[in-house]
Amino acid sequence: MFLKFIEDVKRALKDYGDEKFIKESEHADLCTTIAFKLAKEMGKSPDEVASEIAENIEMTDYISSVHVVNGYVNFFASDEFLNDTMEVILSQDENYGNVNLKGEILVEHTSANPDGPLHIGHVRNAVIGDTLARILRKAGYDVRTHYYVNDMGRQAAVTVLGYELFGLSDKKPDHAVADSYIKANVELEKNPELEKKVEELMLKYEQGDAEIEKKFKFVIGKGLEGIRQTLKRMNVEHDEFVWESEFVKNGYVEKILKMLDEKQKVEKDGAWIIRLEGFEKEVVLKRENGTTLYITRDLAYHMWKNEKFKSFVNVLGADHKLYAAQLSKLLEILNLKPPEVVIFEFVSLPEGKMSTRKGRFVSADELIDKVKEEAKKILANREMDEKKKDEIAESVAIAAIRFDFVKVAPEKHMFFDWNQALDFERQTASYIQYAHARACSILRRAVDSGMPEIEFNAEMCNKEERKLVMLLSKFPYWIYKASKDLRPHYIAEYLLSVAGAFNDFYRLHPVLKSESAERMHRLAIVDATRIVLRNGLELLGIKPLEKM
RNA sequence: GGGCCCGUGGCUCAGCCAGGACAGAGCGACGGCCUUCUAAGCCGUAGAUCGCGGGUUCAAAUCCCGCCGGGUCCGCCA
Repeated sequence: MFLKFIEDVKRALKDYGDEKFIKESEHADLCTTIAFKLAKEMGKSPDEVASEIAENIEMTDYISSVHVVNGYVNFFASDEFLNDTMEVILSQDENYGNVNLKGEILVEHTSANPDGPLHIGHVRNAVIGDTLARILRKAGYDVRTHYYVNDMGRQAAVTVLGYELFGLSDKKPDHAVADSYIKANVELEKNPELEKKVEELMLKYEQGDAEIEKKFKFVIGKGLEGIRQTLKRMNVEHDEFVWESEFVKNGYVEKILKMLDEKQKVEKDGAWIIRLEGFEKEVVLKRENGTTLYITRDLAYHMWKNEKFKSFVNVLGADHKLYAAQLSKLLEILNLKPPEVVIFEFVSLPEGKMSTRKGRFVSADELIDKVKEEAKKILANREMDEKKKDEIAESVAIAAIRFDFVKVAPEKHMFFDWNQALDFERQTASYIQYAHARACSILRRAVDSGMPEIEFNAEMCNKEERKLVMLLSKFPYWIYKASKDLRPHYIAEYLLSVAGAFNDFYRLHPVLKSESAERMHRLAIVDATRIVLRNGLELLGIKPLEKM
């Protein structure tokens, strides 16, 4: 709805309606700073210019008034806008937020090597990717999500070697795989002869040796099985798990090599090497022993993506930046569309960078379990059966973790700290969940008291109510922005502000105790807030609890 | 060494892309609020040379240049 208000303001400003200068403001519902820009060339003061612009404004239904202050032209939304906003929210209900963007998008995210459990760095990837997918879907896109399974290459071979040497314990499968993988790496350092064994595994797998293939599928499958359990627990959904070996089997890798060979100078003395303009580092497509590299298979995967999708997004860690640039460059050479890349910075531990290989990481499972335990402490003396408590604690824990990761801009480096992760005083997700539960509680009581009727009336709005409804009108606007910029943390910030505004309203204006018309009016606001918070939390993959 | 990212109260962050009205939150600190719709909440107080130095501009946390600090990449790894 807010997008419509922006349109109205643009129309009202006519020639001065340049979107670049129209901004949100604490002093008005919208303002334009265009007078500052024009003042100089017109040889007048910003205030004079702003006044002239204001005088020539063509009022529209959604604008109630226009004021000039210090060179700003301030716009205020009309009661009609508020009424329409509320009507849209209440009637669209679970669909509120859709901004009718069209098209198909593939989001590839997480894609962690199945050589061990997801650690908190992967969690950041999964949370950003999954939230992004949800936001894009909400915006109207037809979204598919992929997890690209690295079952080839050296890491995978070492994983299989670990299994051959040490077997798998009966731990959760991804943790069992990690144990053997870590041991195999230690073994490799001690005994470089084993390197030959790794190479042999890689070679045989790529050549399609049936016996070896069974082993790869089994071990990688085990790792993936554990990872999928964790993802499910975190509400992270993937439509497909695409195994990279598929692209060797279906001939796409062969095709990509041929195409590159035709388009580009490929050095083939031994390994296949391409030198790319603008890149210091060359790209190796094939090893001397004939096996392909990750980038070769990934190029094939992206050729496949090009065939199936109009646009695709990859969520990648910052360490993949150079890699992603080279991949895109190669795709461009082949006249294929490169992916849009969302880069997120590292999550590091006090003791440094995480490494599955070295066994230095905090696993997602451990994090969830510990946060859940903390949440249970808060619930300890509530009157509630144990099963319900467990359910709420699980949900609150997932919410806290997802929110903690999603609220930070992706380019920000994060330092993981147990004290912070377990401190519920600073868990802003539960703050939002709590506001939602409160709204639900009021509505529940309204129904119980036999007076559930709701009817919004903009004329009755006090300051806090008006502010809240204006904020609610911005939900689709933020979904639009987050979709365009591929920045999911906008939604986290937005929901925080809605919860805050709702708390202000809650404190000052009793709902159930007020008289008929006012009661119905406020109940409508509570219901609309509930809808926005619920839809918003679902975007973040957080379960909107009705009681907590 | 070169490329990219980050640097905002004691701590964690938003704001930076499209420069404008007093730099916003949360945690922590201090002082308050549960016979009133869920206190996982709310109110108040203290706390900021927006890393440093230049520049552009009527106006810079925001744009440009240089520097400093942190991270990361520069594998026939993924």
